Amino acid sequence: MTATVTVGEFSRLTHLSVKTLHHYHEIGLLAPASVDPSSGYRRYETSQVEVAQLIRRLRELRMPLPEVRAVVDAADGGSREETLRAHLDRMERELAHTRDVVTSLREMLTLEPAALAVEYRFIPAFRAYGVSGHVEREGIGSWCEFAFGRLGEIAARDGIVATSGAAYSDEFFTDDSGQVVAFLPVAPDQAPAEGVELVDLPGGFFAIAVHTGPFTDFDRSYGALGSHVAEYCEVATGPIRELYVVGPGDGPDPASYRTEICWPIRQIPTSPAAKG
Amino acid sequence: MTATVTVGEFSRLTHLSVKTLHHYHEIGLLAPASVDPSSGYRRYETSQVEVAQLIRRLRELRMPLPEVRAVVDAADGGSREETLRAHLDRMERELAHTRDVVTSLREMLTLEPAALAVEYRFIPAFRAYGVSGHVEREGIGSWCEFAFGRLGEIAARDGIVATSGAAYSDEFFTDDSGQVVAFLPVAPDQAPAEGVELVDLPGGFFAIAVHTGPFTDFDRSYGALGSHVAEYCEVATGPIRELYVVGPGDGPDPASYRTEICWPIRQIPTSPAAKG
DNA sequence: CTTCCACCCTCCGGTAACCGGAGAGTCAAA
DNA sequence: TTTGACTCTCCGGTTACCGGAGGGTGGAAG
Repeated sequence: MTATVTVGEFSRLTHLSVKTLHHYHEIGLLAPASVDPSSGYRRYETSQVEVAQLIRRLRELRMPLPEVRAVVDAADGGSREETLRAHLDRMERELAHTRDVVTSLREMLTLEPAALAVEYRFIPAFRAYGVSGHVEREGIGSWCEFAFGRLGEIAARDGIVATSGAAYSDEFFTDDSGQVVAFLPVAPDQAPAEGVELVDLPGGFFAIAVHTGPFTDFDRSYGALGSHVAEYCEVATGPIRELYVVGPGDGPDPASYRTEICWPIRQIPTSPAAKG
Repeated sequence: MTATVTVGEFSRLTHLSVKTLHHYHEIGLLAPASVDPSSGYRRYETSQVEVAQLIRRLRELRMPLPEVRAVVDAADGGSREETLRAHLDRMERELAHTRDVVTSLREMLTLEPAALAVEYRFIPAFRAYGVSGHVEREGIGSWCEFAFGRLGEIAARDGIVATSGAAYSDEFFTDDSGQVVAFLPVAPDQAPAEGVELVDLPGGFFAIAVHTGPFTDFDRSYGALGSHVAEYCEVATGPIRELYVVGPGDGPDPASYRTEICWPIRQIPTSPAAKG
C-alpha cells in the first residue's frame, strides 16, 4: 500500500504552497486521498505527486485552471495535446501582438506625431452584402478571414467589384466584443444571395483618416483620428467603419495596404481650427 | 478654449469603457477636467483624449497600471523609453520561458517518462565559500550570474578547483522567493575572503538525480525526482541542493551541462521497492 | 504525563483591474 | 411635462491565490 503524507510534506514534494493545495482541494482540482474526519487533516498519497507536478508545470505556463483541469482530466493524449497546443498558440499570438504594439509605441514616443491627414466626407446610404456577428476583439483576425472569404466568393460569382469594408460597434472597442458587420457594396436593386445578408448602411458625415501599411499599428491611426475628431468635430454616435481600399485580397504585401478609417461625425466643421 | 465632453462621449472617443474611466478617475490616473459639484457628472476635455489613448495602448500591452502611470507621468522621453523597454523585455522573457516549458511538457505527455536514474549518497558536512541572498524565482538567472561570478573570481585568485553548487530553501520553490546559497567547497581550514561568506553545509543523505542538458527543462527532472522520493524515501526537511558538475563555466554548449539535483532524505532506503 | 512547539485547521479579507447590476438622480428633446 | 437616454454611487463578483487571526493536533522531550 502506498504511503500518505501531510500537506506540509506534500508541499515540499511538489513545490506547491500549502495555500495552493488548500485551494486546489476546495475547487476539486486535486483532492487529498483522505481527510481525517475529526481533525480535518489532509492526507495525500505519494502517487498524487505526479499529478501535482503536472498541474504545477501547467500553471507555470500561466494556463488558466479550467484548462489545467481539462488537461488533467483528459482521458487520451490527443485532447491533452490539443489543449496544450491551443494554449501555446495563444501565448505566441500574444507575444507577436506585444512586439507590434511596442514597436509602434516606441515610434509614438520618440518620433514627432505623424501628421495624419484627415478629410471630411459625406457618404450616402448604400446597400451591401453583409456578414455580421458578435465578435470578440481577440478573434477579429480569423473572423475577418471567414467573413471576407464568404463575401469574396459571392463577389467573384456575381462579378461585383467594389471596395469592401466593415462597421464596428462601439461595444466592440470598449467592451472588447461587440457587433461587427463586414460589407461589400452592391447595387440598390441587388437580389439577395445565399449565405449573406442584404444590409443597408446609413449615410452620414465622416471624418476619414487613411492608414497606410499593415494592420499592426492601426492603433496609432485610430488614436490620432480620435484626437482629431475630439478636437475639431462634433462626434456622432454609430459604428466606425473601415474601408479596405487596398487589402489582403489585392496583394501579398502588407506594407501596401491602404485602409480608410471613417469616424461618424454630426457635420463637417467649417474650418479645421473652428473649435481649436 | 477647449470643448468638454461627458464620460459617454469620451468613452467613444478613446475606446475605453465608462467603467474603466471611472476606475482611472478613482485611482487618480486620469481625472476628468472637472466634476459638476451638484450632479457629480464628469467632464473631460478633448485634449485629454491623447493621454487616454496612450493609456489604452499601454494597457493593451498588459502593462500594469503603476507602470502605465510611470510612463504617463514621465517628464522626459528617456525614462519613458526605459519603462517601455523593461516591459518589452519582461514579455519576451516570458514568451521564451513559455516556449521552453511547452516543449518539455509536450515531451512529457507524449513520450514515455524518461527512466530517471536516482542514486543515494551520504554527503558529509563541508565548508564552502558562499554567496547567499533572498532571491525571487524570476530573477534566479541573473542572481546566479552574479553569485557565481563572484565565487569564480575568488576561486581563480585562490586556485580553488571544485564543483560549485547552490542550496535552495523550500520557500524559494513554494513561495516563488526565498533563501538561496551559492557555494564553492573549500578546505576545512580555509581562511575567510573579502566579498564572500564562509558557510558550513551540513551533511546528510540525499537522493540524487543527474540532469543532462540545458536548464530549460529542469522542471522535468525535478518532477521525476520528487515523485521518486515520494515513492521510495522518507523525506527530510532542508534545502535542496544542485551541483553544477558541468555548467556554463565549463563550456558554451548547454546540451553538455550536467547537474546533480540533491534531495535531502532521512536515510537510504534498503531497496528501491521497499516502500512501493 | 504534561508541556512544548511545530504543524494543521477554517474563516476573513485583500490583491489587479476592472465588470455587472441595483437604485437613484440628471439632461435634453418632444 | 414626460419620456428615455444618460449618469451617479455603491456593492458584489471575477482569478488564483496570499496573509493573518484564532484555535485545534501530534509527536517528542522533560
